[in-house]
Amino acid sequence: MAENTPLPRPQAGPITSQLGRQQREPDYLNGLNPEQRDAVLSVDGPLLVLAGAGTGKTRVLTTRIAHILTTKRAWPSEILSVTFTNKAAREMKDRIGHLVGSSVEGMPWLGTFHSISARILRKHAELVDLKSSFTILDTDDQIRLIKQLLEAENIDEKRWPARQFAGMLDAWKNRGLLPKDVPSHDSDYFANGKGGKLYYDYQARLKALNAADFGDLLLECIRLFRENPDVLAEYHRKFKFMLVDEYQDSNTAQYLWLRLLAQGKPASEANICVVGDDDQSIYGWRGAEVDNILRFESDFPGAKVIKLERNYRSTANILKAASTIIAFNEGRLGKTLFTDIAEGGELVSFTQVYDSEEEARTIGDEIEQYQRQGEDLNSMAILVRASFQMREFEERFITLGVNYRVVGGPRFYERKEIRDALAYLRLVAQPADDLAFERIVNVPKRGIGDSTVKMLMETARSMNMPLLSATRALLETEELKPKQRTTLRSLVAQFDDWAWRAENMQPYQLVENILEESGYMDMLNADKSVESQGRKENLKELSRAMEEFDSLGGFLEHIALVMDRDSADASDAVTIMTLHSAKGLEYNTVFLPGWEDGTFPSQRSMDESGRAGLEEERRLAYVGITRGRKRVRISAAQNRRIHGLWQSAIPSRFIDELPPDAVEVTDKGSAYGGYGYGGGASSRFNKADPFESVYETPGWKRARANQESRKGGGPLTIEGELVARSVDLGGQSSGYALGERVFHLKFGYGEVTHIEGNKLTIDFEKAGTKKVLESFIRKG
DNA sequence: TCGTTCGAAATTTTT
DNA sequence: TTTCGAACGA
Repeated sequence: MAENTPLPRPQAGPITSQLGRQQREPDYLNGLNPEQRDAVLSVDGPLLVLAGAGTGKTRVLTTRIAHILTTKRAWPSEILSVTFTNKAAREMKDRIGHLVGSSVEGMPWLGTFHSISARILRKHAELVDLKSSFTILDTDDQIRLIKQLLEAENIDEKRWPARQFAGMLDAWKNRGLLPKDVPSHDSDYFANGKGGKLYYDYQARLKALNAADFGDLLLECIRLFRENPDVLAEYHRKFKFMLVDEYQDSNTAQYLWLRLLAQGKPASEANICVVGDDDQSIYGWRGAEVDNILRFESDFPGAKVIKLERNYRSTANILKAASTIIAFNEGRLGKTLFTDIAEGGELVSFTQVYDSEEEARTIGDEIEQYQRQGEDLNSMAILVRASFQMREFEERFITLGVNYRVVGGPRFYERKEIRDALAYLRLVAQPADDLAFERIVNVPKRGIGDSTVKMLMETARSMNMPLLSATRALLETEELKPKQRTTLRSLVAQFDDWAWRAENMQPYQLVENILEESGYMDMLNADKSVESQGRKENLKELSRAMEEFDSLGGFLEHIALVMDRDSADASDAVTIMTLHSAKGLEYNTVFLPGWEDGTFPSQRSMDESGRAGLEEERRLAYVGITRGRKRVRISAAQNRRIHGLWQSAIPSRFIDELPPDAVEVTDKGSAYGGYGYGGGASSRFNKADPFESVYETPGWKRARANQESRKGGGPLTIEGELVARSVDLGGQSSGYALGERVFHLKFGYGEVTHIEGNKLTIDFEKAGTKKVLESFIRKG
């Protein structure tokens, strides 16, 4: 999707072979380079396409589909084409449409893993104990449900948070594990051995609610295929070709799912094509298994492997910086990007600033300067590691009056008001949706509090019926207090009315009626806070989005799986987003702030996943740099406020890994050097660095060896340069010795416990263990 | 039942 | 620093 720009793009790859062909080649092959062409034309048998950043991956995928279609090898409905995001799916649809003419009536099996699975499940729902109308729960519902289970089991929610269990569930499901498959040492951990039982209970509850969570969509689909070979065979016959995008991001469940669907033929003949880039695998923490892509050749013996390495996006300097950094990782399939684009180009810049505020100021100034030079704000982006870093930029842009847009954040359908509205709709469509019922019985406030809800739930449980039915039953008795009884009676009556109207009314009208009649709008109107205006607009947006749906059911399916963030507005604005959400995008100018050890690479990743975590962070750095077409500007702050505490920081170890000849270093922070320390108890640098000096890791040695053999360059000495500027300490050798007593202006006296270049770990008498730059201390 | 107040926690998030 | 959630009191 790097290849966002529409097709006519000058990809002037030399077309070496096939010139003497008799037939004129179809138009869609024009402008493909030999490797891309090979990947498009090799349609029979398994194929692995390793596509580096900006090498035309999406173009290959779409052209390949176009090729299959125009050569009549398959009908659109016989091609299974999977992506991870709706955005990617949509883009592929569009582009295929352009290639083969919009005559092709969509591609019914082009979509995300989840939406395709949901589609299959709805068809065979009864085989996995669901009704075809099952609801899809999102994380929010999931947590609610888990909380109820925890309460039922008398588990202290403080000690064993529902979130944590949700995470474990997610991990199990990502690994394709049904309740019976979870290894006991894994499940026993939670709540003193109750984890396994909770998983069983949770699944039982889902069935009772006629619901599936995201993980289930895949997991139940796998179960369906395994337990019903005839159903699986049906899909084997149906799908003549399979294509998978971003294969490096697939998790075990998705892998199993694909394997099952590919089993229609002997592995060596399977028409499966996967496209991916092991260097861009950044979702390991969400269960993605890079191994899947590394293993492809053994899974599908005789698979053809094509590497796309010609980059059409970035300047040579940017590519060099990216390639050099990523070479520090071990366990890669190994690709090297190269480019035809202008020799060199602007150097990648690295700037050190005093604190995050100055970082925002500096970047803001630069943006205004580029803007004056005629660049669109749309062509610039700020990519951060974590969303808390965004705030400062937003504030700065507001003061400057620079337009900006934040990508990410809570997605549209995750917003409170939208979820409330959806809960009403879900309950109308599915009276058994207890989670929806609980969500809205008292929203807006109707005087139905905990105790009433408890009573309803107990009745529901004892009579074994959904909450809404239980409410009806209770209304016939004298148990409810008069006030509550009146409110509930009218609420139930309203739902009957809405359910009736749902049959005779357009969904978008229905939602407007519901919001009005339920008092939700009144609630928002009465709320004078700034947000309520926005909420009302979001609800309008919701009803607008519903206009294209004729049935409530169809809309609910769509919203659960497909609806993503607000459509990008057309205005000119700088984009602020996380590195994760930047994957697949490109900008002329990319700012990469916050390159400080602990922030990026994130301390937590390293603590939790060790070296693998560090390598994933490095891939994130690679993704970040390769987003830039013309200009990449990296920066680091010496001081950053984290959770309200000022922390001193050291430039990211990735800075040391940049190639000196492609990078220009400026050090704004040196002017304030003496103040570059933080206060407060630092927990981030408390432990000794688990990775020793970067200069001793095998990765570094290997990368360095690679570099030297490639072009005979010298050792990397960026760190030396930095040191020279900020400290006036000539060489690399540290002026301090282990165990030496030192003094720090802020932290007081301490003892050196670890030395890493010019970074010292010091055990302070009062302030605890901290990592500081040598320039901030003197001999004690 | 609802509003206030205090305390703990704090990435990244395609679905 | 901020935000969210649970406990407490009217």
